[in-house]
Amino acid sequence: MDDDAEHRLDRAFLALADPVRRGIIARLSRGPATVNELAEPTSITVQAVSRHIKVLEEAGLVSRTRDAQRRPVHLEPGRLEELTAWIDRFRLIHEQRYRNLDALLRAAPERTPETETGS
Amino acid sequence: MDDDAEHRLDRAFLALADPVRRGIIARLSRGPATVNELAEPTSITVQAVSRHIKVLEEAGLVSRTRDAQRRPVHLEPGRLEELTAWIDRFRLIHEQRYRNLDALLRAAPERTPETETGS
DNA sequence: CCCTTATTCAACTGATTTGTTGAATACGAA
DNA sequence: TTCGTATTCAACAAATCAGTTGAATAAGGG
Repeated sequence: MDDDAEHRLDRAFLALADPVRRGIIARLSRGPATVNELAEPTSITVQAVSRHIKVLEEAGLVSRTRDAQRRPVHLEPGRLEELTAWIDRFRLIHEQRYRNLDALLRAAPERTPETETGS
Repeated sequence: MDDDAEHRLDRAFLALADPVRRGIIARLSRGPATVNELAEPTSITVQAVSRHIKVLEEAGLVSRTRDAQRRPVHLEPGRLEELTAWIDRFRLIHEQRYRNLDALLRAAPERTPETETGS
């Protein structure tokens, strides 16, 4: 994995490490919304929400279009998919390792401490 | 989702937002390792790695056991699974929404601007 | 007990983050 | 143009983070 991909993961995971930004992602999964619409249900200012959106945008998790003076924000599901791919890769390696270990113990149990005490 | 669950997601996503910590997760997917083993291939001090492990532990992504004076670190796949569950939930809501929208456009295309210019 | 190894804690620094307020910019309506 | 709405930029303060070095703790081996 090159530095660019690493940096992209940095920004994407960091972007999700905030409840306000995860709330924005959750809202956008139901469809596009403007900055003001996203700020309305929260207790923070519109400016703060605008900066949260900037973080999400630089992480590649959302994009913005232009509609008169509004800038609707859209979810970009591709980046979310990259994150689950990263996580699942190592989750499955780990799972496979334990499956192999389990099979090994099952096939030749006579030398393992666990089976000695268990007999 | 309660505050505890939110805070847990905060810490877990933040823990993954660092290339050193992701490297540790990748290494641990192949099996447990000690702090020194984890620090050896990196260019940072053992103390810094120890603190990274603490972050991962507080995020619930790894756990530590005791083996004489060593403290082997183990991957905890359950928390990784929670993260993919969170991401996939909204990724699939979004995907479903676009499937529905697409079906709607296909069923009644006569009033939509796109199909008017497209004909 | 003394020595070595493994690990963690404490204090400090520089960089980054998150929120605020106030000012600036972009666009459309009247 | 003038006004109003939507959004962003700039500057600031408080908090957090990631690294360092140096000291402390824990556990075995001689």
